[in-house]
Amino acid sequence: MTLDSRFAPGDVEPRLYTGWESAGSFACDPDSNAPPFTIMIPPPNVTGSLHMGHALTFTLQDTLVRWRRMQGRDALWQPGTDHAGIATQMVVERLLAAEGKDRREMGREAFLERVWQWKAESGGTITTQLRRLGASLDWPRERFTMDDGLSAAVKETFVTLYNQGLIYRDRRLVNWDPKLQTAISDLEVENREIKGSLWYLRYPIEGEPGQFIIVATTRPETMLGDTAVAVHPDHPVYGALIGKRAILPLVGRSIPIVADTYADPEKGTGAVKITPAHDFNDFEVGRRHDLPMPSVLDRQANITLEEIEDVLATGPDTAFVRSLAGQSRFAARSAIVAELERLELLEKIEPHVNQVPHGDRGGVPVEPFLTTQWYCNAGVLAKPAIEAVETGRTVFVPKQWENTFFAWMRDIQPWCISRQLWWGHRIPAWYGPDGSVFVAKDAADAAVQARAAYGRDEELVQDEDVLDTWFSSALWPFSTLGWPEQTKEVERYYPGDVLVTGFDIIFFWVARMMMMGLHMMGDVPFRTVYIHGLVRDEKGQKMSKSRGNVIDPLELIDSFGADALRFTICSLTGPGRDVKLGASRVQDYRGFVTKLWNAARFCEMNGMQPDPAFDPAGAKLPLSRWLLDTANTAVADATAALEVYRFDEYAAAGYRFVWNNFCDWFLELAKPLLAEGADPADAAEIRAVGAHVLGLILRLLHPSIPFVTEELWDRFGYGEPCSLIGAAWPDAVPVTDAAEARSELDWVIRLIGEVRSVRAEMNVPPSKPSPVLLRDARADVLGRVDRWIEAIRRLARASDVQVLTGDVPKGSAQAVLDETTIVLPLEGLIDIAVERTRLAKDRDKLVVDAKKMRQKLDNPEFVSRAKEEVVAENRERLASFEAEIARLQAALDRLE
RNA sequence: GGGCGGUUAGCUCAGCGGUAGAGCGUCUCGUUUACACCGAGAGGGCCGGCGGUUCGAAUCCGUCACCGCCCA
Repeated sequence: MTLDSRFAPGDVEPRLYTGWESAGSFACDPDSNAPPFTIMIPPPNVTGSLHMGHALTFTLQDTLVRWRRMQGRDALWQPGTDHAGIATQMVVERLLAAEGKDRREMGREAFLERVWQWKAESGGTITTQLRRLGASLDWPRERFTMDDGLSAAVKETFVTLYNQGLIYRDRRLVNWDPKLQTAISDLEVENREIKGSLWYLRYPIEGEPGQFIIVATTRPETMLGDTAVAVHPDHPVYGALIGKRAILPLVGRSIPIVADTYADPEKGTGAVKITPAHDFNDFEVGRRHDLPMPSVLDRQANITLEEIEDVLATGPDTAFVRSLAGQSRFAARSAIVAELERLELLEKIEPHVNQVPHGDRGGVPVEPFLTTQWYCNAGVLAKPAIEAVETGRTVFVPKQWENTFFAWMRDIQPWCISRQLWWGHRIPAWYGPDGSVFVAKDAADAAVQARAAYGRDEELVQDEDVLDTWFSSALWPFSTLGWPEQTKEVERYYPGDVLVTGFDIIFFWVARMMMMGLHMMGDVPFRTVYIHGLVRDEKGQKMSKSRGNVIDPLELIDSFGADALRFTICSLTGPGRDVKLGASRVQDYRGFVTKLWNAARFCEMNGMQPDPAFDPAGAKLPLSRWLLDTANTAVADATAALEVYRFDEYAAAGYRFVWNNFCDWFLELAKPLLAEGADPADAAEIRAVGAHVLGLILRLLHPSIPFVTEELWDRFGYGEPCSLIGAAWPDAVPVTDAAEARSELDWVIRLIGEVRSVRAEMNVPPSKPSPVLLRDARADVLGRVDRWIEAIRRLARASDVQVLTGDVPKGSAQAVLDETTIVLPLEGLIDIAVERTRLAKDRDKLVVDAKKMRQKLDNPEFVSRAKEEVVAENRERLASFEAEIARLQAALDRLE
């Protein structure tokens, strides 16, 4: 063997990953008797490449999967990608544009062929990158949201929900993205604060020359489509105008002045213009008052006059209005404001900050647009999902996210599921010549339905639109398992155990999977939803291309190794916190990987080799038993942390055990026992225990740092190559007299610590060893001194350790350890004044503590009301403080 | 406007009724059977402000301030 002096992740990672993958180590086994453990990957967009958010979520998932797999669960981590309708279509359209082509010229079929071709060439980027991270996904089961099986699931669901009346067509306002020219759902709209203006417009009162009603608006360009003015019924001034009519400027339409509580008397003038076709609130007002709803913007949000032609035809002077036709909404706004000002119909302009809805993909302001779209009745589907979370059938971790989930679900709006795109699941609906709709899984089914309806064959045309990408994502937890076929996998792996994802897609995805899972499968899709934070840069800023602070996880992997990145992520992932991450943090945690590597090298150099015959329960040496006992604690801590998704505590438990217990003390204290001339039986036991615990460490840490642990496992021969991934998660081992071993090692560690501390404070150079004398030592301490003499010499720079029988030599430094006073005769090396100050400082600190303690115990309220054990504990502590003060004082007195 | 989260050592964060902690950084010292991506030691905190509950509050309650998200 002989390990290299440095761990070389770049060489090791690809080799081990290939080894695992080709051995089928990531595969679940539907025929096994082991209890299943299922995690569904949040399918990344097929257009995606690995970013830090992926690195975070997939590291956590892989850690959980590897851990459960080692615990003997039949783990399924289901991979796949999402067809990402808009994103993918945009990518391919951009490619086409570079070739001077346009999808509309190509036609639907040719375009889709091109997208599939793109997918075949470039769609695998992210899955390749996930391998670099070490993600142990069950690759042969990889799915794509538009593959045949998943498409069948989509059709099945659509048809079922349609037949149940839960999917329907409706003509109402939708959020329209004029750039992408498609409807989008409420969730795809983000409000941005825009500094704009509030324009006050004068609308003349019909039949009362010189009288006006003044309306305030943020969108003057839509006034062409106004069909009323609304005022609050109790409005002090305008209330009197209710029932009268106003003349819409420029257009000349006569519009009613209606009473509606929507008009807020506190806002603007208390009168608002009503444009039912271009504002969600106005649409409702329009419905209440039965107003006409002419659209004056087209699909590209340019002015169109088609629907107000009837009014314009009779109008007096419409040249200006006609000049607006085809202009953009922004140009029209300026023109209309200028014209109104010219006509002295502009009262005033106030600066105004308003929330302008933008499409999250297209990035331009969306327009409310009156069209017919397909909707899903989310209100009905939400109820069982809400109940499932209320009753704990699905639990969110951290729990506070349940509130977010409830808030959205209890006020859920109809979900617009149709999109005017080409790339996606085409809506399985066909129209007859008279517009009748036939919803079916395929054209043949639709034809059968049509024949029954018409009594003859009629030509049917399929709906041009596709479904919202999230519709297929909502089915992911069961569609990937083969549903609607009743497969073994559906039977065995649904519902999943845990969904791991970010809070940003609770509404988009988690809520919808809950709704669809409960409705179509009759059960929740997962028992637990673990919500993690966002990855931010080192300063806590969100990573974005525009800020230029994006960190590429692949570069971090290249520089520091996948293990370092993964361990950093685990360490920084506390509950409900964002993860602030920069290269320097990863570099820091690489130190841990290196430390582990070097500890293993030391083990190797000292002949620690795995021995399957070794039984740790038979270990005799206190050092062995202490290490095994401490390892038990580490395993218990790590396991408990993973059970509750405390990745930070899991990482910390491993870090502490490896660095602070195994390296700092076990290996150091083992050195004398392994040295030449030491007892061969003792040395043999230490080697065996060391090898045993190193193997335990590798198993304990494998879920978060799989590569370095597997490499060491293989090199030491703990098992066959690439077998650590399948090794058993460590259990506690019985340790004889653990408490006694703990007490002894605790004493040795504190003794060495005290001596080191005194020497450092007294500036004694390490090159000058000193005798260590023990005064007032108990009998059992003498045995310890005997057993640990070599270690103390080595680690405390002691020339010798002896019991002090006579007086304390002149010029000694002293320290107190339990009932023992440690004496370091350092005449000439230390300054007595400094030593006096040091001892006095230690004493005074204890005096302050003891005083606080005494005050507490002197308080009758405390003694009578506090828990008995707390009182007892305080009494003991006070006693030990007082004893130590006395010893420090005695030490001080001896200095005189 | 409503809701959620945060405010603890220079930085990043644990702790969430009973002696204020870790990692990193800082300072001092140091190459000794692995590791300078190392070892030893030290310093560093009115636990955001103000009230309250309690024998006891970083921890529970109220309130305010600031920061960050989400929804209107």
